[in-house]
Amino acid sequence: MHRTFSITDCFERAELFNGLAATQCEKIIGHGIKHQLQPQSILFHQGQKGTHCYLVTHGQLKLTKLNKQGKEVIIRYVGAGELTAAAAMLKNGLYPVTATSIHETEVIGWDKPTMIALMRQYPDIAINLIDTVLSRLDDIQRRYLEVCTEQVDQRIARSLLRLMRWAGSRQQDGILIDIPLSRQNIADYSGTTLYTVSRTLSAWEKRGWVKSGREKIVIIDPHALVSFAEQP
Amino acid sequence: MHRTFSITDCFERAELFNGLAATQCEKIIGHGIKHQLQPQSILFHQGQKGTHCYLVTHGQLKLTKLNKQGKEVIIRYVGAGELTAAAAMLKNGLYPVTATSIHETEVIGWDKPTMIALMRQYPDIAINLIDTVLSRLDDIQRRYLEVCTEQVDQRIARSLLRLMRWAGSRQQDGILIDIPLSRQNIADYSGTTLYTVSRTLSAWEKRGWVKSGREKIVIIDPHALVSFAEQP
DNA sequence: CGCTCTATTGATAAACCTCAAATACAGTGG
DNA sequence: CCACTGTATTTGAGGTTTATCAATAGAGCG
Repeated sequence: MHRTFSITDCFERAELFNGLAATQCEKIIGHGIKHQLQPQSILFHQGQKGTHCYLVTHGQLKLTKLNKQGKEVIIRYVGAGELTAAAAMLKNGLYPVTATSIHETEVIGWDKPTMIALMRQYPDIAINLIDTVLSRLDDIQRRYLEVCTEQVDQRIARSLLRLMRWAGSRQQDGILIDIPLSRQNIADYSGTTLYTVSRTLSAWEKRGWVKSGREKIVIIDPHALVSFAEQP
Repeated sequence: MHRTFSITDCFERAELFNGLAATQCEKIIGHGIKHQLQPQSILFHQGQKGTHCYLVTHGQLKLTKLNKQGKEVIIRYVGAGELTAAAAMLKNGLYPVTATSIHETEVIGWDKPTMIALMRQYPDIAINLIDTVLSRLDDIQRRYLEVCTEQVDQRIARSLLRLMRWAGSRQQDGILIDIPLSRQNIADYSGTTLYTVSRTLSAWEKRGWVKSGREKIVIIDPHALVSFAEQP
């Protein structure tokens, strides 16, 4: 049921390893440090010194950002094969977000000196790293546009579609978003409140677009959501 | 009155040239192509193939992003010494934004092959480029948090403070934001409407925090704006 | 079965947008 | 210098969206 990610998958699919051979990946992994995280534990905190970057090998992380008043948004979810904290590590700065594991999660961490040495030895790593950061930039710019210009229900639709593409798993009745996802989570990811999410999902359930339970969403009619998100 | 930026300033202040000697900068500039832009002209369009990156040497650019319904946000302003479109160029993708000049503006453009060759010759360029992209990511993530969690007037305060830090020029009566800046611009930069901006500025003017005219803002009490932006 | 956490729903209020109309301003040409 | 024109801005009224609060229902777990 949980999405896992074997080491051999890693070689094939991890964004950090594009263009590298399996033996090279093994060596690179050998220079990192494995961490096992219990569900709901924190890998790093917003504001801490960002010395490491991490590759998720099993499970998922949730990246959240808090403002001074204590309100939270979800910047991104990070799944197996994806890298996080590359920016903070490269910049020698503070982590701009907090990373929390959703279920049991395994990550490999490298500190900056190690990463720099690896980049010298395997220049593809540097390229992949830049590529990763650029994708993050593109994603958040799109979402910035959305949150500035679109209504709440359209943003919720987009959030669900994004999460579906990222963690969707085919079921007999539709596509399950295969992580525990509360109304509050969806709200934090869409820039709204859990009440509005709840009302919106109820309405969509009546129309047969989604089916939802406790921390669980199944998307029945993705096409309807797409055209709803893009309506004028 | 207009902020200009001589070639020698370039060597000292441009983010692309950190760590490089003046002679090296000259050579690098020699490999680029100068463009002169009339006010309000477009350097590149959202959706075009992103083959070049640009360093602004005089004037300013406004980067805007449009959604399918035609609503616009301002992603960023780019001033003399700053680089833009690095991400699109590196990624071989499409420009995610449109760049429009505010006044007469001069930029130097490099295409990807040239930039790659320069990075090989001067690795500092690669480092500076990454640094630039990371700064953009950090900035937009902060603003994403703000637009999700804060009220309109707080966001307007933050926008003005950001623009003040970026283009502020000391005057006898306060700090002028030294670009033509309409209520609509502020709205597009804050994720609201020109009407709300107008009302908010009127209120602040009564309190003596700002003084505003046609496309012109002078910030009289920055401290008041800061504490207003950060109130709970 | 009781406890806790999540979700639903209604009522209400606040924030903000939209539309319309009036006013102010800068530049232009007489 | 002044009238004219095209924007930019202001302001009011009204409406919509969305947040907030409160109370209830449901799900999972020991």
